[in-house]
Amino acid sequence: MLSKKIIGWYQKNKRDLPWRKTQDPYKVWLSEIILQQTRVEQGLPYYNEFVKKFKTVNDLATASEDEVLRTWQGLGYYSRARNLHFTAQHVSNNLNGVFPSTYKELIKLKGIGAYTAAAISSISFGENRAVVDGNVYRVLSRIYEIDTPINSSKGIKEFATIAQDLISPENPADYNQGVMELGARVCLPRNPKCSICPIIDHCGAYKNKSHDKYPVKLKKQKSRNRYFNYLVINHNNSLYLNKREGSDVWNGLFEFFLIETISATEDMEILEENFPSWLNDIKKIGNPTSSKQVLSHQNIYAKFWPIEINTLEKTISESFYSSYNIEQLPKHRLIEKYLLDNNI
DNA sequence: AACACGGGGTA
DNA sequence: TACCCAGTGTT
Repeated sequence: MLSKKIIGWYQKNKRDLPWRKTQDPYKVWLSEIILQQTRVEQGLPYYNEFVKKFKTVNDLATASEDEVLRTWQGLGYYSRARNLHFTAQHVSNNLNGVFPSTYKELIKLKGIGAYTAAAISSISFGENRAVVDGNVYRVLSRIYEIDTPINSSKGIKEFATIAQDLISPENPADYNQGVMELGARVCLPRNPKCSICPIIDHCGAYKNKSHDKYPVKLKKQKSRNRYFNYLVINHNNSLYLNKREGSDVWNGLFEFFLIETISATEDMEILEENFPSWLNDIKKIGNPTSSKQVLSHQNIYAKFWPIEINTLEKTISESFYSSYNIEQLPKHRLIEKYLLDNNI
């Protein structure tokens, strides 16, 4: 029995991770959101920080969005943090602080999709729902040598069916975590450790030495380039910061005054045309520094222009922050790195 | 169905 | 470089 072997292997070889010591749906939920598209090693310190700072779903619900984003800072995919906060408020205010206990109810919550609903319902409530994540795609595609692209709608359905057929109703929690653990530590994307694999006898890819062919994935489009010119506007050791809004990257995070151009430029005239109207009493403009940030679909080429001003209009003074206050605000990596490099 | 959404690790 | 990571929401 394939599932029994996976469960047995998992119980003997599982890593000692904090979210594996509890079935509390709040903590399981936190761990699952944090680990979406994120390695265990990268997510672990964030998980510890979240459970320490927000001990219950009500604590998370009553925190400000800025504080939640600040705690999330550096993890990426910030909509996860905004949805986390939204769902905490929903559970706290409308569900009496009690998490739903079924897949069908869980998947209705913002930020919880098929994977996370299956994970929480199986781990916290023992529901017989198979998870399908990147690890599962890899393990299953190799065992059965399936070449349907995992990111096609046909593939998504096909793998979901196979996974659900394979799960052991006697221990869905350990089976689910077992396949993922196997994918993460044995059935690696490159150079899989077949010699220590507990289900080597079931694996078509091992038999045919075809593991490099699986899983099959449709190629994504290549990234576009963007050119961000940041004005680092300084008045009495306070800096102008602005919260990003809208559907672009880094929604909800703070940054300096941004002028986006269609290409890299050091032409001050082009930038001056786009200065805000309140930026009218400039003392000095320093030399720019450059940096680059690679995102999943964009390469951001950034230039930072330090600008000192003499006087500040009252209407805009609330957007200037001292070094201490900047520390409390959620910022993306580009800004965080600039502040770090300049000892701010 | 295709695309956007971060940041870091690995070979 | 290219690919991957305990995926989800929007268009």
